Amino acid sequence: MAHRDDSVETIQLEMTAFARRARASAARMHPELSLVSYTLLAHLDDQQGCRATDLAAHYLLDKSTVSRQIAALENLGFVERRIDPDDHRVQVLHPTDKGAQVLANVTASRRQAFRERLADWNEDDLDRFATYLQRYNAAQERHG
Amino acid sequence: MAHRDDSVETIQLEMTAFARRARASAARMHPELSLVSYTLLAHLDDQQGCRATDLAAHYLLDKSTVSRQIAALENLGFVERRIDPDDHRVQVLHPTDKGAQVLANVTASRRQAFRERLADWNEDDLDRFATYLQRYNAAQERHG
DNA sequence: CATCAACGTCGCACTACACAACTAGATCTA
DNA sequence: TAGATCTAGTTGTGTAGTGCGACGTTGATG
Repeated sequence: MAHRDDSVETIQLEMTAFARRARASAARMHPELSLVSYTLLAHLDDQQGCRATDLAAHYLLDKSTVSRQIAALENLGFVERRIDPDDHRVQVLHPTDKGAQVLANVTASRRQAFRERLADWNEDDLDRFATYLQRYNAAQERHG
Repeated sequence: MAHRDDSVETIQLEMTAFARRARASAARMHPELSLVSYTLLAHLDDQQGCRATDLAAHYLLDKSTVSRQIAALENLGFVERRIDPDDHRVQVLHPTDKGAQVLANVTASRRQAFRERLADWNEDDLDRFATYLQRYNAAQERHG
């Protein structure tokens, strides 16, 4: 069991080390779109629009937090709200053309940075690493 | 190249997904010791004491941030400062017995949560995952 | 119709963080 | 050795992200 615990310990430490830096790094790379904003905007783009409540549920954020993030994105002209005709309480959120454009730029430059960071990894290792991360995060969603 | 880019994309998304949740999760699990405090205290424990400047350099934090975190840990009685007799500017930071005790508790419960999350992983996968994370974070440190 | 639930916003408080100005101690140089 | 310079750490200030609770609006249910 000793070895297993060592691995678990390392994963814990390295994941938290990553977490500590990700936000700062994202902010440095893209002052115009924070990590959270980027993630929410990407989700809207991916889902072809969704509700604030859905975003909150998906990312385990308080609805007030999402509300403010969306308000900021709207002020920047990156997101637009469309009142749902069937339920006037809900707003369906969509990226604007401008928002989609900025998102594409940020995504490209993020991907480039990651590509450089992972340049000396071979295909198989990359693939396995990606799979492990997905598996890990799926487990986290299940266990909280 | 398509497959390689897919993996890179997945790693990017999953790592940021993790980053988004880690802090909140840590705060929920251990109100008495934030993710940052925990990390700094763990480092002190691991290193048998070190300077604030070392912590800042190691974790890419501003010295003011570390200064305040350490001040908070000292207020809680988890850390003590020992003026370096050779250089009166520097304070060597050490966990107190109480701090070491709390750290041990938090570490144990964090490890337990991780262990549950990773319960259905076999030894080899755990080991490889841990290695990938270390390699990835080392690369991040080099490339910013 | 009355009540309850859901959606979103706002006020408030708190934490984490960076930058810059500052104090105090150490080191280098002329 | 006096003054400039460098280093360690603190403090003031400002910003961003977040949760909680209260609220107004709207839909659903008895």
